[in-house]
Amino acid sequence: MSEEKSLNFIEELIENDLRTGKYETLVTRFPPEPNGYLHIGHAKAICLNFGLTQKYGGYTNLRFDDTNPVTEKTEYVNSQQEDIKWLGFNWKNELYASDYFDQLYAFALKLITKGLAYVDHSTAEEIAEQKGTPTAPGKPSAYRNRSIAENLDLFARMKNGEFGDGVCILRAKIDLSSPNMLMRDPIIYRIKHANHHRTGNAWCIYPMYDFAHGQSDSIEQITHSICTLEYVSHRELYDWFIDELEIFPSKQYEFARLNLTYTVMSKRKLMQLVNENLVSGWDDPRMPTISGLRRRGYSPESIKEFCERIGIAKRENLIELSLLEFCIREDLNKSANRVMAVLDPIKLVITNFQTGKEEILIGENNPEAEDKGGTREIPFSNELWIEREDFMEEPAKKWFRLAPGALVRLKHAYIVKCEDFKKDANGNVTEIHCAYIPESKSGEDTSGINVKGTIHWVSARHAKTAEVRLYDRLFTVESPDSEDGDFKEYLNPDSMQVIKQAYIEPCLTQAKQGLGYQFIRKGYFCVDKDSTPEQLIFNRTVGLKEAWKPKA
RNA sequence: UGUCCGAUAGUAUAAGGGUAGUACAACGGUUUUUGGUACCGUUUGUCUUGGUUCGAAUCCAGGUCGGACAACCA
Repeated sequence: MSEEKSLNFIEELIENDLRTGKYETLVTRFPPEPNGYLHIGHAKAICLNFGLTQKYGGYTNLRFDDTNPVTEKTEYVNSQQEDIKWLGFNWKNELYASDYFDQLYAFALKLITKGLAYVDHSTAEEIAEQKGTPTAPGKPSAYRNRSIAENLDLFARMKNGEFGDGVCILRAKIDLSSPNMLMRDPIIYRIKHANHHRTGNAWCIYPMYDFAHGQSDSIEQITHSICTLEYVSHRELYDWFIDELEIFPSKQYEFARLNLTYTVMSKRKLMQLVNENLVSGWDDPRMPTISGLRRRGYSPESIKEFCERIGIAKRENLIELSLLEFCIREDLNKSANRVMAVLDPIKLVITNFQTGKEEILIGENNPEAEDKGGTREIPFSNELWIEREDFMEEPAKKWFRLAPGALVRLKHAYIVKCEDFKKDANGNVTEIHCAYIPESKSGEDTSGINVKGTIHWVSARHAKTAEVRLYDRLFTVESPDSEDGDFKEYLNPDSMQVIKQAYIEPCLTQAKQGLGYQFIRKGYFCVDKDSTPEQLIFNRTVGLKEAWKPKA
């Protein structure tokens, strides 16, 4: 009996193609347009394309689909490469659609020569008008029957810069009554006198997506060109160009793009958040970008695991954020060292522990690790910071923490009993007084006392401080895309909470960027990229799963 | 109201004519020096109507619902 994981529909296709000998080597590609930062949806496509060739052999190219000079920048090329590498994938060839501009131009000439393309001087409005509607056929342009010679001449003059932007375009001559609007003489070249991030001013005509993508696939002998569902209707055109150009028959397959709850995924919307300063940048830890997730503390493994778990299918989907959070918790639970930090401090005084005395306690770093992650020294004294929420003057039902007369264990230290507390004029608790039980020392407890609750703490005298940033979902609704009105109306005003001065264990001043830490009982945190030794900054990656909530 | 794609628990994803399974979520329990982790358990599902068949989530037909497509964007 086989325990093999079942195949998704693309894997089935590929296994079949390989088995029947249709292809000997699998070749895929990841083809981003360098006009923004990559997000978790791209990660799904990256994992798919690279994962397939890792599994079945062959290779994957990275190809930048840079056919629109006005939106593309080298900054984006660089960030996209960095993100793919960070995820742990290596491309075989680094390619650019702009590498093929000469070849693509020759393809266009071939089409013209076959009488299958013409230069159209209609305006954009006229072309839209003539296009018809899904239920009514289109009408031919006045320029549709220009001679091959005239088209050749005009197209050469387009290339030579004799016309301004928008004066004319090159269209494929296909079928004006096709039920597929894309087949109604699609535009394949337009004039743009603009500087291209790689070809500079060498060209003033640029191919449209449909006249670049399939041909680029074909040039690279991509066997399986995998894209998202919105390109389904492009497939007919994709195949038409390959047929007419008589070039390598790459095949296009489509899968459903990723949607995640409580965020947006389109580059256009993410760019809006950046441009309108609603987030701090593409790598804001609240963004669903790969760089944002990285800064938030997500590991490449957790993202790949997530992509593995969501699967590949053709049905529209909206994945719950909780699955992504599960993936990073699962990873960090095994790898993150445990430390103590107090985010909302209140003073706890141990009345029977000598003032000025210091005791060094030993704590294991990670109970989940094979070797327990080693140990560290934790200073203890008579004045500690503990979490304000760990004390209740009038304890709720099933309250395991501190309350007048209650006993609780201080993690890695002693059991204490609350004997008294002080309040200010406003009735806020300002100080808690406890007695500690010397025989209850962690690891050598002979007190015989059992307590339900264990709380974290930091010695006030030894504590260091840090800024801590707590993040929550970026939007208040599951699917901002499908709500009425502007998606920005649904931004969560409390998506970031900054704690200017939290108290942390001394060892945390040595915290390394790129490593995850668990602040015991508070969640997983990482060092922010803006952190300095003078001003430490931690980001909360994700909270711990919370199983208990006090009942009102 | 055209063409195409899709529809299985709350969310995803399997079952390829023969026991509807898995994960996350939710809920309950055991363990625990993190109300974490681990472990155990529970709840919840084949869009609809017909047909073919001994037998249908699966094949066929009609319907319903959702999505994509009419940029000189990709």
